[in-house]
Amino acid sequence: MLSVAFIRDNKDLVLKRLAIRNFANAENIIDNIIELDAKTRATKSKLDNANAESNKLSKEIGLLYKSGEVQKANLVKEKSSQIKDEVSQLRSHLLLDADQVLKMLYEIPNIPNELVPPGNNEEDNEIIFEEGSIPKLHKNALPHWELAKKYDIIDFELGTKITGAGFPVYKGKGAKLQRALISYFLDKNSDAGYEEVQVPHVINEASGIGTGQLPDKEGQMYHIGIDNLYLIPTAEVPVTNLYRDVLLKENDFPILHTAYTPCFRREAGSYGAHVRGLNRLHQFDKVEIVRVEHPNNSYNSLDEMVNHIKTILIELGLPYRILRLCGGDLGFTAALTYDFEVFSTAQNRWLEISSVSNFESFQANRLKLRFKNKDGKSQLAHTLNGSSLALPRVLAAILENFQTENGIRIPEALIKYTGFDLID
RNA sequence: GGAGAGGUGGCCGAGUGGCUUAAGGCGCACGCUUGGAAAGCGUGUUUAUGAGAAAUUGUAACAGGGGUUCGAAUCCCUUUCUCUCCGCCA
Repeated sequence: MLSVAFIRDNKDLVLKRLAIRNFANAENIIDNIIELDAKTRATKSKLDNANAESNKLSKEIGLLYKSGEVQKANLVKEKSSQIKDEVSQLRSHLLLDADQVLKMLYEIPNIPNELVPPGNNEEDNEIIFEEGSIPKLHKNALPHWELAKKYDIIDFELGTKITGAGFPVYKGKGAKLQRALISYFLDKNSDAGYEEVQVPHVINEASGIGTGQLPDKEGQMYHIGIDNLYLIPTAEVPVTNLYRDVLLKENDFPILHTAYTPCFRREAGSYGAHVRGLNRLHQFDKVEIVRVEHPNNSYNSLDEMVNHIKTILIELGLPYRILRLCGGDLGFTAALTYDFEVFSTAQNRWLEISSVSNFESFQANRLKLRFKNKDGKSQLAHTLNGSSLALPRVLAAILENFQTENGIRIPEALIKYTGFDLID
């Protein structure tokens, strides 16, 4: 979330940038926040004074008792009781108002970076880069859900029996290819300096709030009611939350992590060809990269992450393009996001396989993730993350783009991980 | 799941109602000392937030939340985590 002090000092900028997101009602909420915050601080000041007075009297009472002046002590006690009423009243007002401010802050999305183009939806995203050649397929080429059936490597119906739609079962070479991709991605990320971590796949409420999934967006996560825990929608949540309530030193930067986890998303809604097969699932695998950075370096890091993902896609031989998300398509917590899409030849469409974002201090503010700067003051760090990469659509693209009449070839870079070079 | 014991600063650890934001030690930083280092000595060493140009200073925080009291690290309730024993178990 944005900090109140920032909103207070940069109101015009905040409004201008939020307009790029088409964020409705911004001015109203911002004004309310500023007003209520001023009130809150005035109350706090009164409360502080009352507490100071009460502390003083309490000390007096202690001394009076010690010197045996009980009657005098009782007089002071009465006075102190009155202040106590005032304190408890001020306190409850303060808590109520502060809570209200926080609630309003939760409603405000991150302000977009100045590179973010205006726009309403995905059609307004800017294509900024494109690379790789689109293969010519034989005339009996199939979409991946047909290929999955033909070679018996992914069983969607079986998953439906076990759990429900959107929970596929990978079989044989399909399962091995998944495992190979996970290892391959993790190795590439490690080689680039990202430290591998294994994290819980279930998170508590505080973690969900830290990275912005909670409050308000709980409907997108699976909730384990009996323990009040959530299945992770992405490794971003547990990995970034490793740094919740942490005060770093400047020389701790940069912090780079990579993690493989399954991801669980309820994603209720859409049906049809666009969500067929592997295109949209309730459970899928993903290897994530996460960085915690000094604010001066975070955009540099974002570029590094983008370049890193490029090298993976080139090595896999998948044609891809990079989009800069427009204001209307930008996620709630992000300041700038680049999406990677690979071209699925058999479906004749682009599939999103990675999303790389700088959150600036938006998550850090919720996480209380700070560092001591050169002046010895604590300052919010910047967080970033990206998929490197999401498996199902990479798998779909490989199946579709590498199909031949004799079977599906395995990209060169993966063969040492799969142990086979053809699915037939 | 059952029974018991616990959670104090970067770390160890004292503290069972008032001069305790917290003894003592370790660690760390700076200074003195030294040819240099160690030891020794001295000074300093939490965070958040308000006021102030600053020195400084008010308030809050002893796992989290609530309560008793003029006053809580200390007493009560509750949540949570850790440890020990028992049970179950890959």
